[in-house]
Amino acid sequence: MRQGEKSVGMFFLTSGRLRMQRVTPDGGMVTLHVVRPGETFAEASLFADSYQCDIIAESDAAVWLYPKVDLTRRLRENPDSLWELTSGLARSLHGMRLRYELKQIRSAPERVLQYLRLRDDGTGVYHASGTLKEMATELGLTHEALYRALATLERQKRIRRNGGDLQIMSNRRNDPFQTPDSAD
Amino acid sequence: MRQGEKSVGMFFLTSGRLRMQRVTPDGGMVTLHVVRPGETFAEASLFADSYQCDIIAESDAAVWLYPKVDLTRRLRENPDSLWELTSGLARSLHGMRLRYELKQIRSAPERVLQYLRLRDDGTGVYHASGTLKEMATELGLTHEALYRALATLERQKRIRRNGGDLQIMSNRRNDPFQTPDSAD
DNA sequence: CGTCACATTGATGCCTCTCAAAGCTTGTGG
DNA sequence: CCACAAGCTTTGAGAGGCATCAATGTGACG
Repeated sequence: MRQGEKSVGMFFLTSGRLRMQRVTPDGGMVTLHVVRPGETFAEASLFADSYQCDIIAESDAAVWLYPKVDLTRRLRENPDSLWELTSGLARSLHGMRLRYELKQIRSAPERVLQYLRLRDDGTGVYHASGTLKEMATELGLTHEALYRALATLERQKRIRRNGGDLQIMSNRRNDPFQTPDSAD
Repeated sequence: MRQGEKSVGMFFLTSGRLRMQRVTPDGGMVTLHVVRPGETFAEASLFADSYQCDIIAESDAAVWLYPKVDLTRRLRENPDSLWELTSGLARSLHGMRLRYELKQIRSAPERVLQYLRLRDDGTGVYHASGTLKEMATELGLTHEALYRALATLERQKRIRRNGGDLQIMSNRRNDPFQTPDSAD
């Protein structure tokens, strides 16, 4: 899909990887977003007439297309479906903010720990879905850095490892009544 | 606002800075998002009954509140307003993705250059709104790093500086004339 | 049993952060 | 108009940490 083309609709990526990029006025190339499986993209095409970026498949990829006219009509006619789209966007936005904030953390061990905390469902155990290498790219680290970070955290007894499972060691002292404090 | 409280609605920050954070099951603290002026936040409150995070004001701050019940009713009754909300979310999501991708760039000079390219309206000139220090925080760099990056880029003749203005030097082949509108 | 991908650890270098100091700009008050 | 203060800008020196390159270990699968 090319910059300036008429927008045909919204997409959902089922497999592969896409790169959304833009050619800037000075001739440079800017990557706007890397799409990963399970993501919808080009939502803005519903509100604009043309795409403002190129989309390149970095590997064989499969997508669902929601044709603009159909989707628009459906959304207009059926408020519930629009409500659902909105809720999905809000969720995506929230997820994006989480990832952004995670990336603000420079220290690899800290970043990994926060990542695990975000996924903590209360059990404190995180079963790595997929390989650690994938987790590394998700975290924006090289796999070596991730391995070292995990080793460091384990050495500091802040996590425990068991095969593919990662368990956060509670840093809550024996006082179950802990007041969150704001100071920074 | 505290974790688990009943959600009262969506907000818009007019001034100040807020930090959204969550206490994780193990007692740790995770920053989910830092809200800056001009941003809406807690959009998810429209779809959930309670907040899943604390919101702390890091300075005196002023917000608009869109009460949940009012807003929900209005959105239900008036599809156009819902459509507008949706479009705003899509825009926010896009902006977030841009910032995320920018942060993927480790090299300070490269990141600065991409930042300028993103704001290039065709003229190639970017007038720094506010101070360079602000631009630095927006870029996720220390101000020293930004100054050095700018100096480096200027030394490499990739940008030109003129007071508060920054101009991207075209990296298209040797155009003696800078044609803002270059067609290939 | 060989191959391939993941996992792990070591050594090195570069780059950004940090701390520090000096120049520069702006506004305020005497 | 000048003096002073406060904040932005710029450059320097040093340190720490992640990326990179490299080598070895480990597990799955044919």
